[in-house]
Amino acid sequence: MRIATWNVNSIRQRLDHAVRWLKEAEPDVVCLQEIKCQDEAFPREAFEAIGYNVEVHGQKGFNGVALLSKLPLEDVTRGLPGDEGDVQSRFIEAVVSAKGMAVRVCCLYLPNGNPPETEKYPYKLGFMRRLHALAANRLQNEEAFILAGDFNVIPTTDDAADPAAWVHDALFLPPTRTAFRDLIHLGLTDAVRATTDSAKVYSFWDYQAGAWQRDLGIRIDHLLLSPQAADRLIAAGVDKHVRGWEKPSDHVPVWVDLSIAA
DNA sequence: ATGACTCAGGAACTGAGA
Repeated sequence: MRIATWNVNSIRQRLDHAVRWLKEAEPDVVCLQEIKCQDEAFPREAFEAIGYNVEVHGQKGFNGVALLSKLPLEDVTRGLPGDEGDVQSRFIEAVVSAKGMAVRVCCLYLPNGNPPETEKYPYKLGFMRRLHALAANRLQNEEAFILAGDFNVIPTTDDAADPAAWVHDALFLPPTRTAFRDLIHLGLTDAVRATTDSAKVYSFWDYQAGAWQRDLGIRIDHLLLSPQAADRLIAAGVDKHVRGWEKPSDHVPVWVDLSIAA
């Protein structure tokens, strides 16, 4: 079973890319972020036409997440628990099952947090605390689950081409990285890092200043596996070439293959 | 040295992104 995450930076602007990539990569489950539309504006028919079930948690103009799956999406919930006042659409999860093996797939779009001196940064750290609580709770069930999405976290200096450029940025500030480490230390596996020691594995390149052409990327899109999912990890990767397509998203798809018959 | 680009909303620009 292949499970992927991709921040598409507007699903309506990226529909052709999304369909092209789905046909090429053939993922079973896809977590989308920054769809930037309300539920009724999501182009669900285009995905249903190529065999995907669709669940959307949209928002006007900004944010928004969605799940695509060749398998039925069961037990769907929207919104990250822990803050009734959070109106931003940044979390959707569902369970997919294959041959008796169930995997809960949690699709998240973690807040950017910049500028750090504003209320945006505490909101980011609060979101990370809520995610930590969710993961700790889920781990007690000893079931396969995966946290997949745009975390807006550069975990280590190895995950940025130019780490010095990010030292004052909400994606790389010590409290951000500490919160990410605390999440990992619950017992989750960063799938890409578990399968490669290579430097220069990035998932985002800024549109500005020729960042793509100069390979000035950062790795901020992650797939974190529970122990029961990590036991089934076969491979993980980044579909970097998609960044070279015409009018691309600034993020590329990241995926894992788990040894679960789909 | 600085800015660099792309999106939504809504009709010229601003805010947001990272």
